[in-house]
Amino acid sequence: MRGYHKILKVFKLMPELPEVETTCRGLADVLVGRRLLNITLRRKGMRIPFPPGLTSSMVGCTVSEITRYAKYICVHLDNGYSALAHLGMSGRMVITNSQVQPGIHDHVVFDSENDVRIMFNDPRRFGLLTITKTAAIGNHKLLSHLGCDPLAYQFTPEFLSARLKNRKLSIKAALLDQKIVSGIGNIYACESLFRAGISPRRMAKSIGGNKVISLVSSIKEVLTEAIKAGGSSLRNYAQPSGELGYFSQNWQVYGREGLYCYCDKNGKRGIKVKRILQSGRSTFYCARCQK
DNA sequence: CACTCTCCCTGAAAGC
DNA sequence: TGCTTTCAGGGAGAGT
Repeated sequence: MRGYHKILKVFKLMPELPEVETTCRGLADVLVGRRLLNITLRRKGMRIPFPPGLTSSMVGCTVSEITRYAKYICVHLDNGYSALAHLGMSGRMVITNSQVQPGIHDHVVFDSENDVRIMFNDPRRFGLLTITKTAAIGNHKLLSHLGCDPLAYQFTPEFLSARLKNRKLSIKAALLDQKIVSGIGNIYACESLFRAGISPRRMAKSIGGNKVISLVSSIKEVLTEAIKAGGSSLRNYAQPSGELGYFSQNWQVYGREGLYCYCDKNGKRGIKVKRILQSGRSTFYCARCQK
């Protein structure tokens, strides 16, 4: 049971790919077509320093589009620049209005037309904000090495199979490797492997044939379902409270260490979810369901 | 090159 | 009760 309650708290904080996608859509709703009137940096930086010219490159510009690149939020402007934001572990984009004053963890405040105020809130400051030329966005240091987005059509069993070939690391570690596939976090790696019935301990190179087909569909399904669940709470975005409305989800294994797996109804067979450490990260799995 | 470990940070919960 | 310690996570970069 140790660690279980802790992790339940982490759920509410941790932005993974679906939360980033949901955040992008929420921001797009209020920012696209709007001019940025003022940006206040309330500290020198977060995980990395804010670059010189960050605010001057954005103020006065109109937001043309907001897209997601793996777990990065890309705010494209009409002057050929794009802001890149990463939410890290505890970041949120709080949508509110100019009546609301920033608090201690609101590191950047963006004010746009129609009295919209976005506050980049991040207690742990693992997030970041920087800016780059839109035309060269894929060449940016932070993005250039990233592998395929798991929701892109290019992410196929053939693609993943090729990337896993000859690799001796665990399949769990492989799913978290940004150079292989970019955007699957710890929760969705665990949940996808559970759904695919694959043990997280298996070597990456041993996942082939039907297993890799099942894994790719499981990843896409789990992420898509989570985005859908998040979409239903989108209307919460613009509420004065600024709450993002992180969706709650019935995780099958993540955070369920020591609890009966759902394959063991009523706990009659005593099959419990296990937690192990892989590359310094918690992995949750069911030894009966996942081979 | 392939892979693992360390570090950054804070707040919640455990430990005393 | 209250102070101190532990620990989680994403991802860059160091270390093996």
